[in-house]
Amino acid sequence: MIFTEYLTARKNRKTPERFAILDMIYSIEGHFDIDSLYVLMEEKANFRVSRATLYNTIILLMDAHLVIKHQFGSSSQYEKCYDQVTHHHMICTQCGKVREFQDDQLQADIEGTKLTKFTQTHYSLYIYGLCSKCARENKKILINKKHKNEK
Amino acid sequence: MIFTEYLTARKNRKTPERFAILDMIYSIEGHFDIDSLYVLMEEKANFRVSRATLYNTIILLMDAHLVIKHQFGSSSQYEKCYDQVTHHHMICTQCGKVREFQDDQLQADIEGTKLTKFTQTHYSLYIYGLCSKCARENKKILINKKHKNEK
DNA sequence: GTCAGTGCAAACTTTTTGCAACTAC
DNA sequence: GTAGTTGCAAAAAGTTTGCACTGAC
Repeated sequence: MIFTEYLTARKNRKTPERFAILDMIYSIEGHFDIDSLYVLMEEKANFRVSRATLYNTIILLMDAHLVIKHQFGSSSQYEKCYDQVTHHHMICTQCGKVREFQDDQLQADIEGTKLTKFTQTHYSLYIYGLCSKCARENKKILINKKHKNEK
Repeated sequence: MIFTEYLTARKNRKTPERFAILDMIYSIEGHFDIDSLYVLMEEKANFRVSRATLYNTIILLMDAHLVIKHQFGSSSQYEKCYDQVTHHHMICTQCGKVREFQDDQLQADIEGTKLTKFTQTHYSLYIYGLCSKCARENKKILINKKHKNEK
């Protein structure tokens, strides 16, 4: 297992906490933040760890390329990334909802970009805009305003 | 001026603070965070504003598409974006340094992506990896370790 | 047995909020 | 005059840190 090898190589200890956290993370689909991971660990895995340990472990997992970090919204969001299909993110600037999508061509374009003096390991693409729901609501508000002004 | 029109359209007030902040931001090349903006406002523009006002105004400016927000590192980074050339970001995962680059083809590829139920307004591309300096240092450390082990 | 790793609480940083005072309209 | 804005200070939210204790090796 990659994490075991990683810990051995770095002469880090293989604590039960670390493996329990890794297991929990890999059972989660999609994004999560430290707080929801903390709650999940306790409720689903029945394993109490401190938040400090979660932060520590997450850093190791990012280093081992097993987890990636996103920073939309106020708190950092994390996501498993080993053996996952690369995806891109659409973020609604109004309601904050994040949707993922795949696009092999786009992925190839980005990964194929030649960079000087830089070795690419991974990337994040965030596309901002309005989801259909918010776009619809904006239109409604606009119409209401117009009516008001016309009175 | 766009900001004036924007404020008028939203029936917001045209306060001196707002214009002083906008001017300051447009005199800054590259990224800045709220704290350095706060210091700059006082030192360069000789204009005291509270942090709360900076946060409030930045939100307006983002809404007006005059400023965009990035979230690498611990504090949010902002950047003017009107009439600017779109660029992408290379972020070194070791030293945290951010470098910008341009790539018209890549930009066209991303902006041309067809999205369902989503209206794209702008995007951010962050490419993570190692800058040449950190890559060189890593190699050195590796060689040193090898020497030690061979002793 | 040793020292990396953990839990806890306190500290710290960044951002948000409530409220009184101010001012653009 | 009256809301929308501002400044201030307090609070909230997220993350880091110091220290004593624990347990992997």
